[in-house]
Amino acid sequence: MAVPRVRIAPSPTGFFHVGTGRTALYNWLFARRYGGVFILRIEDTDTERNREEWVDGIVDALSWLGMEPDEGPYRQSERRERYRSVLDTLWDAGNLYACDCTREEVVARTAGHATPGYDGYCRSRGVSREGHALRFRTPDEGETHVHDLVRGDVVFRHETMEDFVVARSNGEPLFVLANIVDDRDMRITHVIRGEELLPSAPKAILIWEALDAAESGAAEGGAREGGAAADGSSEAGSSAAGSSAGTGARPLPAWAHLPMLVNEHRQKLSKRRDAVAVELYRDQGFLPEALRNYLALLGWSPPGDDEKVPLQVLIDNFTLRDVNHSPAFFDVKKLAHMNGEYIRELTVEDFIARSRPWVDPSGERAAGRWAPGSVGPPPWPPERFDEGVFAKLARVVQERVTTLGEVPRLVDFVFLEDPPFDDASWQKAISADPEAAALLDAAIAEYAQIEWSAEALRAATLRVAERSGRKLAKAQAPIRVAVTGRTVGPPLFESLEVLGRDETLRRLGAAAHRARAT
RNA sequence: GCCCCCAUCGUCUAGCGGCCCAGGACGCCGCCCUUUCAAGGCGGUAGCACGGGUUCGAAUCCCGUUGGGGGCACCA
Repeated sequence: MAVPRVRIAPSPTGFFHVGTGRTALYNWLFARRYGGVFILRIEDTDTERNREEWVDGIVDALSWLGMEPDEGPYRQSERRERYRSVLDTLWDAGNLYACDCTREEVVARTAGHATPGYDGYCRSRGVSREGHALRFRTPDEGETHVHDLVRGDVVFRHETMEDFVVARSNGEPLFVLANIVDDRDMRITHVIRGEELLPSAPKAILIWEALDAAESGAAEGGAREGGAAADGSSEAGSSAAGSSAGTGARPLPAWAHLPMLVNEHRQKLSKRRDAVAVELYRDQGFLPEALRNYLALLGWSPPGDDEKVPLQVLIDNFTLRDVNHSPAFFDVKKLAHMNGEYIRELTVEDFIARSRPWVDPSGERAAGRWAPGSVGPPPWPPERFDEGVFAKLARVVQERVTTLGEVPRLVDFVFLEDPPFDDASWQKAISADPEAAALLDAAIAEYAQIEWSAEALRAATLRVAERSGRKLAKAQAPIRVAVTGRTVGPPLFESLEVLGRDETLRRLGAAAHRARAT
């Protein structure tokens, strides 16, 4: 059996889209499952929209998600000669013709037509090739079958297919052409991509077959249904015997069009209105293993009821035939829940290490670039951060966060000079409580003479509570706000222990003073 | 408008003719635990779009309807 070769072919026009991440993951899982090769190809033929920094972004995002390419990145921009020569071949074989129609002209001419698209006006006008767009002459009748591993056979009638453009007037190849030429040259066996590309598959097949005919010199009239690989019981089996080296007919790749990822309105995820950047999730503190796990389950599921699935289990069970057909909503809430599970599963040491970008302002990452919309670096000055102090709080913080980006807010009170007072909290626990100041005084008196430990603090606070006729929970509220600024946060006594007696007393005193003053 | 895809709880899904008066997970609600908040435990809420067939039997197969979505660029 030939080695499966799959590829992910993003174009560097922005942040790394979670949909691309899911597509990459399925390609990668497929490659790992069947001992195949995972290739990264940068589709940068559109020089106007492509930027080099986005190429780095693609490589980084893939690496962050744990999917290093086995080959690549290859770049289409480096293969211009090749596309030129393929265009020559197709032109010489009569598959192409030049067209000088403007968009307006075509629209005006086809106004009342039943079938839209280009009307073939230039087919026999003999327009010269130089300086003009090149169209592929599609057959007038018959049909092209796309054998799809996830959807089965999809049939396109040739009469509904227009003569599509394969090269711009400046000679640059267009997506359909460059994409399929690369798949052919790189011996791609399985094209696994988004469903939105399904309509372009028959065009790709037509070009592929034209190339088969042109390069072998004689067009055999054999079976012309694409994707023989699709009919075997083994989805990773190679289609033809595999020994079609050199030029001439080559086995078509098998196709697999994945369901799209949609937003809450069931529309394709859009870069403009939806949070789709993998970089954003990374910067908000989602763990790559959690995002990967979540993405894997969006459109496919392994046997059993477990949803938190080890990578190896994902690999061992992945099959394209089990991929769903319908679009999936990218649900951040569910992702967050899963991320929380992954965070809690970390050892404290790992949790501390991985929280570093969000808590250490002197760290490389914290000082660097963050994706727009992400939480960014911590709010305290570098000199006030102390990893030893953070480590003491790590255990209780770890089980309270769903993303690493939430960590700073739980520990900021220790690293900030004064508590980050929250108006609503102050109002609720202190302003609205007439006994708050007295209770804070009582706490100061008790705390001043005990041994400084969470256990002793708890006992002391219990004494304060009993004397004021309150339950512990009710008594700790003013203290918590006075010291941490908020009504919610990590367990109080552990927090106070870490803060230290002097600072705790100082904050308690300041709050009591302020409570009486207002 | 034309072409194509899709259709199980609000969401992600299991189900590939009888094991299903439909299972799991997220969310939501309640209870327990509890120094706040979480986490954890227990319980609950909610679904096979509709109509025809096929079959002894349909969530599962076929047709249609309706409803969603995608594609129709000298973007990818």
